[in-house]
Amino acid sequence: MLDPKLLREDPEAVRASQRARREDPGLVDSALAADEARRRAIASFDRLRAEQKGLGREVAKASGEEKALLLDRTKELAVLVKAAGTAQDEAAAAHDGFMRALSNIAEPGVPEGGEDDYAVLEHVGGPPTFDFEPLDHLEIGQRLGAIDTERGAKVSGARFYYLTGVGAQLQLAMLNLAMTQAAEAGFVPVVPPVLVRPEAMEGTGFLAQAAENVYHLPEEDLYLVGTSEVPLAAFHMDEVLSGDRLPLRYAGWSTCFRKEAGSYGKDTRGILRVHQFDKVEMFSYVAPEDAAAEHQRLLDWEKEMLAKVELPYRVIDVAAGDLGSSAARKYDCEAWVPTQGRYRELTSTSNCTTFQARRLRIRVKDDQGVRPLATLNGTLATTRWIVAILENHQQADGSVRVPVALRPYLGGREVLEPVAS
RNA sequence: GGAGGCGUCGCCUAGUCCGGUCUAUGGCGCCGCACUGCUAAUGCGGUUUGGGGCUUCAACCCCAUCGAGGGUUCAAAUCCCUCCGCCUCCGCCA
Repeated sequence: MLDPKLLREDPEAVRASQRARREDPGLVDSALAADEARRRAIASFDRLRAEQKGLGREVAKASGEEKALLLDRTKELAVLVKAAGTAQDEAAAAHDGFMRALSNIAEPGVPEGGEDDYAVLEHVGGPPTFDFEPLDHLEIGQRLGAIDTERGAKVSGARFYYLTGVGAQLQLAMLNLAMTQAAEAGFVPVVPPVLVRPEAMEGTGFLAQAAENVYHLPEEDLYLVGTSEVPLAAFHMDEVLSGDRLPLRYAGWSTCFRKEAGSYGKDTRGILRVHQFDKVEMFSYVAPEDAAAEHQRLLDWEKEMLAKVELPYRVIDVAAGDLGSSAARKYDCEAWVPTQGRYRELTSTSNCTTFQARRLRIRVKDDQGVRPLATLNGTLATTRWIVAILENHQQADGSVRVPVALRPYLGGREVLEPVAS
């Protein structure tokens, strides 16, 4: 949620951001009007309530005829107070509705426009050249005995899979490498719950824009998280953190669940787009003024991890219209996928500034008082990385070279060899 | 799943049975000031969070906040209902 004060003081900045995001700038005026109405309702309620309290004290002290008289007056007043209270609640709810509909302000410099309007910031490494016809990740995975999508479909349906043998080991190795890197960088390792309450889902903003991608258990009213960002952000929900604890950094390892609604027919082959995958996610709580710098650090940690698995990739600055409602800026690292001849997202890091913290009521207490802090998140490794690793490191004989940094996590293995089927 | 107990402004705690000077008690911790050669001790003051008013800022004033939300009442920490959480016992079971 945006800061109502900021909206009041600089509505033009919010309008400009709404336009850059291709969202309705008219919301700004509705929100401002609702804010004004809310404040009027509050003032009116407070005045009546003060009067009622004053009378109440007199009633307590009085007795007999005097008391009866006072009671008559206070009964009338009670009706007015009740009405004013209702008016206040309604005005606040209306205001809240508009405030929640407003997206975060895009950081200056974010490219305007939609999905295809990203800016490429840099390329790291070049696409590999093969003196043979490269296979796609599923083909390789099947030869290695690493990926089984047929049985995944048999048991659970489309977009489910089994990782078997070296596939399972490769995933564990990669996620372990990520957790180790994060822990060395000072992140607190976390294995969070993957079923969360509506509050947590709602507070992180996933019930608004991404609702159709979220699994829900109606009987318990619990949601399966699509990323550990949700439980990591909600970890400090309703807390006031002491300033000297910041920055607070957590690295969450969790399974993630996504319905992938609206992606029918897209990326149906292999494990590029699946309903369930594992991920190591970085999450930072920092002072608002440190958010942009932390965002760069998260990006650097992602690049460090990509370098360890020796993948060619590019970094893009995601356009305003593709940010999602809580991010002020988002950088994606996209790895080269040889058989697709294009770059695919492997990591995504978002600076949510104080937007998410305001919804979750997470604040910092320091010499500047009590105020919402900034939250940021970034991917460190996911199941999808296996796609890029298998394809980029494949060799003519169908084997796959193991990146040096991963070898200690795979028992020193340098090559993954095909198995007899 | 069944039965019972509990939840108070950082921590502990009084208050809840029997609604009204509760405008929430006391202690600890913390902050400020005083005293002191320094430390300790002592004394005085302050110390939830959110919102509104006023305002250059600060100070100040007002409203809400006793796990959350509803209800009863002129009036709710206190009575009633629902929910959440914690604890104890019983049952069942990976």
